Amino acid sequence: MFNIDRQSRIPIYEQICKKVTELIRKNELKAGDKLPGVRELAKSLGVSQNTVSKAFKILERDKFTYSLAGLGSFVSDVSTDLVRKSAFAYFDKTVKESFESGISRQELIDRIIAGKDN
Amino acid sequence: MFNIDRQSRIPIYEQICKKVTELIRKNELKAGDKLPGVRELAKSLGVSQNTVSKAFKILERDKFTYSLAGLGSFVSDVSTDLVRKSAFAYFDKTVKESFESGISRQELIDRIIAGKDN
Amino acid sequence: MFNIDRQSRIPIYEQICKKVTELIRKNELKAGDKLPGVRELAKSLGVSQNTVSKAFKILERDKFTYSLAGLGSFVSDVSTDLVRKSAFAYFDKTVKESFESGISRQELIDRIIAGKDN
Amino acid sequence: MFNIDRQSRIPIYEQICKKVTELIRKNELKAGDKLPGVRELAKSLGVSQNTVSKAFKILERDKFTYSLAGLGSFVSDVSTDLVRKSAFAYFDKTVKESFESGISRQELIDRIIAGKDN
DNA sequence: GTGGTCTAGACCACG
DNA sequence: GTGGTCTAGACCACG
Repeated sequence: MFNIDRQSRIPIYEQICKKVTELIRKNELKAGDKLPGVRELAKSLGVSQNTVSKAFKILERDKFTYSLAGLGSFVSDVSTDLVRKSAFAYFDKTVKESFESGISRQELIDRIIAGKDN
Repeated sequence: MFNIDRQSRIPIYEQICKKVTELIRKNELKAGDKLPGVRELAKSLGVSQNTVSKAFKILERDKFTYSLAGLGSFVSDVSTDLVRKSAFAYFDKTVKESFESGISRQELIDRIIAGKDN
Repeated sequence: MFNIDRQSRIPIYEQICKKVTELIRKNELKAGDKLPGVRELAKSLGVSQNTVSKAFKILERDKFTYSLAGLGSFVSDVSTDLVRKSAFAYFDKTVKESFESGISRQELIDRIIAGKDN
Repeated sequence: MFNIDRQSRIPIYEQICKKVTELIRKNELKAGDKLPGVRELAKSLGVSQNTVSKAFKILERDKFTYSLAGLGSFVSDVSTDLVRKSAFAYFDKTVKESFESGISRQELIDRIIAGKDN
């Protein structure tokens, strides 16, 4: 499904959360889709079930997924919306911090437009 | 000089780094200005000298400051530049992630302009 | 695993770094080998955990080792190479300083050959 | 006479010692030559007299200089010899460490010869 | 089990 | 005065 970086300073459970929301962003996981089982994913990633379980609980807590007893975790209807919302929130925060660094509104806009070439 | 949040999950030494770069951003600390001594700042923040010392070493390693033996730490000439550069790099990264979340260039620009009212 | 000299003016954490790279040089530690845990080594050397921790962070920063969350520090694949490279760099620097002291190329070569008997 | 690097982690007094022996190596200071006075050098370097004084005491202790009461410090007759001897000792030590890093005698010799082009 | 952070104190070298 | 090193303990997150 995806890989994790064991040498990273970012906790594995956090990497798993990020990867799942990334798949939702990229529409590779859609509302109603079933996530792999905890055992299965743990095995394929080579990590402990506890670690995957922790990631899944966070995803559920944050409403990206919901779980059905005995059936597993599923992508929620609001997940795509949540991804957009949190992306916007994160963007707003970064913009605000850029202002604090003395960067102007216009410079940021120029930066976005200039980025077209990348 | 500033406060730290003892409840935060962000390490104290990191908060100190952030606060110092913030003061540089806000031009409250200028190139050549002397930072408070390790002991002095530790006392005023109510933290251990080691913690302040760790923060100061990081600031020096990252070229925001330089130290003169027996005299203390001083804000470097390139500090303001560094602050801008790292802010731009951070902004670019956020923009890229926004694209990955399916947000368009135009939406981001609108967001920046809309933010005028904040 | 090894000993440290408490009388030395060389900081303990630096002695630990040196000893580890020495073991890598002597092939007693090979790529992929696990270093002892921080607590374990600290205990066996009779020093604080912090001191060992500091040494391990430097070794990791300098790419001699890498760490896996929850598992410990391991000798990196490039470690042997790094040891050689830094040894060569150090040698070159010494040669250059010898020239500055008015010693000739030939004298240095003679010195190396003469050293055979040591 | 020379400069010191205040931002260096090497103590100022040590830098002064090194600079003086460097001048002896380069024959810019010869046996019998008078070193500048402590006050004078301290002023020209912008450091404390104590610091210069400490350096001069070490140079005298190590026989690079001798002092005449009321007249100042002078380069000793054996200074050039000492410089050579300590350079050789330092070189031998580096060679030995290179061997410990698994570098062969021939590689070192090749290195010296190759260095001709630098 | 692993390492990361932190404290409160100490001692030291440098200037 | 300055920072650098170190201890002996603690608590925490991660796995």
